Amino acid sequence: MRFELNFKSSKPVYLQVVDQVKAAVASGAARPGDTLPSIRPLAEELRVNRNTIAKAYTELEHQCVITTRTGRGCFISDADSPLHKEARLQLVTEEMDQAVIQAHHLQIDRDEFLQLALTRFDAFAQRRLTASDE
Amino acid sequence: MRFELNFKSSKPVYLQVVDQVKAAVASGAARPGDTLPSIRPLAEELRVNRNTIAKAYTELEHQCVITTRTGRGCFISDADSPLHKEARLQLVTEEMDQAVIQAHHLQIDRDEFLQLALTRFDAFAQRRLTASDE
Amino acid sequence: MRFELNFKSSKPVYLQVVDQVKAAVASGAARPGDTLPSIRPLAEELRVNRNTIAKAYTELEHQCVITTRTGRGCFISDADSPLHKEARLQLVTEEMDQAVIQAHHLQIDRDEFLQLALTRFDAFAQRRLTASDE
Amino acid sequence: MRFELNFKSSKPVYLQVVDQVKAAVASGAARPGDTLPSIRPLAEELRVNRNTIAKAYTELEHQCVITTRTGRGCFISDADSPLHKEARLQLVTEEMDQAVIQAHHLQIDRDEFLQLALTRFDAFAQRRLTASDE
DNA sequence: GTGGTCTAGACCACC
DNA sequence: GTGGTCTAGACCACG
Repeated sequence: MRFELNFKSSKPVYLQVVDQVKAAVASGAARPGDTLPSIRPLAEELRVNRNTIAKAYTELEHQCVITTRTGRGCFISDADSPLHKEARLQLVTEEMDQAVIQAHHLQIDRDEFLQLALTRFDAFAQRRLTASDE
Repeated sequence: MRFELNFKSSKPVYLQVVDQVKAAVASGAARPGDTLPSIRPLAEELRVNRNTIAKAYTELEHQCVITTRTGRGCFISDADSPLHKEARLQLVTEEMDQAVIQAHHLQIDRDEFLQLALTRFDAFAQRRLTASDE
Repeated sequence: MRFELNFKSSKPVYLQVVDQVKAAVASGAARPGDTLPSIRPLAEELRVNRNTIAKAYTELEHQCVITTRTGRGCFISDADSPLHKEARLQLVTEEMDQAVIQAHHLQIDRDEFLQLALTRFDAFAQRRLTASDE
Repeated sequence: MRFELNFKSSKPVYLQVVDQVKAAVASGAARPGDTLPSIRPLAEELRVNRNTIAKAYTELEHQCVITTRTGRGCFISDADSPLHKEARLQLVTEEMDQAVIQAHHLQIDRDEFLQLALTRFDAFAQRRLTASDE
């Protein structure tokens, strides 16, 4: 699993790690049961402090993306997201609203926006399919 | 000009303001010479501290997006030219991809996702319409 | 709000703080909208590091017990627990099972156990009522 | 003797074992001279590392609850006498209060709580029965 | 070896 | 003033 950090971003490093793990899971690149890199080596590789990675992993556990077993390591959770549909839709809605705001400010019209939603969704699904063929 | 703030985002409020002004300029929705809302009323409307808006405007001036003339107000600079449609789409695409990742991670299917794109876009358009009637 | 820490307990200090805030909310001693002690003074008062309190507050926010607004402070959430009933019952079940295990090992029989559940629940409700009369 | 472990508790696994043995002794369910399960099979049954069980037994020996005779096994010491009923109820009450706090915090009402106490108690009794049939 | 907790102290962003 | 992030390094518990 490869991580790319941008230390100049306003997004905290630990959240960048969180998002990249979630993206890996979402895309199928990381599968349930897979072990994540252990904290210390990963911290060294990314040139950040151990606590920063630990914080990212804690956050991921809160979000039920991974499970950690002390002394054993951290693993991708196998359970489907335990959140109810309503709660899950709420989370996606928050992201979607960011895109909507951006679209309106940039004068992207309704048709273009829907077209974009469609193509990006499918492009991602395609990448996911490819990953699972490996 | 309408602003949409998300207080729980990791992106600081003042940067959300900066980005939304820049997006308006990039799209041509805000034109050189247009005046921005003055600090105090805007801060009140958005329920944030005046310093937060002041900081956003300072940042925008540093980036040469606006010019402030003390005692007169803040204006869009002449320098910038609206981005081509392609460049604007690229910016929205980045936001859309975040929503796509979230959707896949939360097992939202294609139809639900497109439905969401549609409803949130229209909901926002509706809110703008209502606001402009006031 | 008073905190009592036991540094010899195997329960981490930050979790003791979490539990005591939750108990205060549950009992009605802390009400929605109330502000929690700020991190630095509380850390000083309890003779622990600022990070320890910060960790406790982060955990409480994850559990939707409090909301924190950077630069303003931490507040008891006003929303009802957003968890669905099923999820909430699950959490109580985990605690109940601890009591059940203890009861079986200690040879407490069914009637005694149910009697205990009843009296402790009512005793707590009573304390809560008293608190809200203040 | 049956053990019930909760891997997500903040209480370490080895202490859960310690407490459950002590509870059995306190109630008289385990009597002086009784042999405890040997380490390897128990570790296997509970899916934990042998060291974890060994640590629990070491701790129990330090507390003079058991005596280990190398090559023969571990036995309940003669020293302890079962606690009076009142003392045992006190121990269960502590656990019950945790469940009560959780229930109030999660807005579980009186009837639901008592129902839960009943079903979990019986579910546990049932599991014990089934296990002893094996 | 693994992850978890805690400290001490720095710097930043927001109000 | 507030909370948020990050570092450096300590000690513990678990496997």
